[in-house]
Amino acid sequence: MNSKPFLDYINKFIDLTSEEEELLLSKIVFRRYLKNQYIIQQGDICRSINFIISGCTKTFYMDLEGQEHIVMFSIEDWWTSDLGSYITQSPADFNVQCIETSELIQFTHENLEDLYSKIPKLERLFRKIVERAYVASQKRIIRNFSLDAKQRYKIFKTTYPKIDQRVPQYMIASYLGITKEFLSKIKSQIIQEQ
Amino acid sequence: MNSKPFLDYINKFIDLTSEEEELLLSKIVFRRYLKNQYIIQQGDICRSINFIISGCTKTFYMDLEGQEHIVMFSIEDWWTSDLGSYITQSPADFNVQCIETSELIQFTHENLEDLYSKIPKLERLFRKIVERAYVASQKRIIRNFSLDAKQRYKIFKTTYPKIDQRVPQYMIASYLGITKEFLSKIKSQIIQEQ
DNA sequence: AATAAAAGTTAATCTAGATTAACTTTATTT
DNA sequence: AAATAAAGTTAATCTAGATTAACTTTTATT
Repeated sequence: MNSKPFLDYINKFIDLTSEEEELLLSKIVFRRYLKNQYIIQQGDICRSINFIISGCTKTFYMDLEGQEHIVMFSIEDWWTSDLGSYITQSPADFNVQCIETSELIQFTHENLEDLYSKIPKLERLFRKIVERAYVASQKRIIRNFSLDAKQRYKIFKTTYPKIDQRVPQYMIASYLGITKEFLSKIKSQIIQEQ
Repeated sequence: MNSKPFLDYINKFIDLTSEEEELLLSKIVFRRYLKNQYIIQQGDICRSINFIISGCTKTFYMDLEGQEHIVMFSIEDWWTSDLGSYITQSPADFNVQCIETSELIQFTHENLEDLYSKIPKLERLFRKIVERAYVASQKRIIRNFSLDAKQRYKIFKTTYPKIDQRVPQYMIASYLGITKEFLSKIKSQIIQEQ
């Protein structure tokens, strides 16, 4: 598998020497998951964080009534994991499942801790990545409270046009916190508005 | 003002030499804000991240109808800022206002960038802090979708008993994404359940 | 190509929580 | 201590979005 997309991504945040790049690549594992396969299951301990080379995943919580609540979608050049489980090595709250067959780069907890000590710049990399993810998460909370479902869907479509096209509608409804029936209604309203 | 609570907090994450501690303290500013005073205003560029020595703040978004949506409360031993504005030095989406008179330690963007280069361990500190905040934020999104308002309030009360006691009820309603009238109803239902 | 399963649509009915409004209690200010 | 403002309560009515159910379209399987 090809590590170029990953190195290109890293280079947007930090500069690595070629020795550092080599060390980094020696500590990762490439792995391919098939469509519908689980990368992480609720209750298991999340052993790795995963950078997506190709494919698409959903991270979701299955509630006591068996309902799926999608926290995020991840595609090329983004990460997927249950970060809470990963950092504390405790049981995962979330499932991560492939929506498409996906190629990943995996960092085990041990390997990443080791890398942090050998390449302190990686602390900076992950600090910056998580900062951005946190900011996006806070903004999403506010949007969920201050906007109605139609406005949220419109923002979703313009912010993540690729995901909107690749992912089944009932999953987008789950991500937006509404039912598939209501999203269907919203979509027909939006069409009539034009 | 007393820097001990701050150093104690830092030491939970990383070990600093006494020279590093000294350098760190040389780059911070102590500041006192009165009750109701704004630390950050929506639209301004957020110049500092703030560690709370004493007091309580709310971070909120004011929507187009003039409604306040509270993203978070912060008390002693926690941080407050508009992180999105801070990291990109672009206009803030949120306001941060004191609910009580508050004593803060402030890191300006310049000073913190300087500290990161001189004490790389601080990258680790802030990576870990933001990781935790991000995990909590993701879990909150899921709770907002999978639980009703009464369950959310019960979790809030047990997770943040100190905040529940210190903060006016209408602000807690805003944090939970419901009206003050509905929170009032929930509270009387909870009393009758016992 | 036929069949079954998965995904999406439409419409009727229902409900958690919003809105409005009148009221009571608690803090502040003078 | 009185006056005023801020915070909290209660109840009636309303609405965004849920639920249920029957249906259509698309995709996968034999």
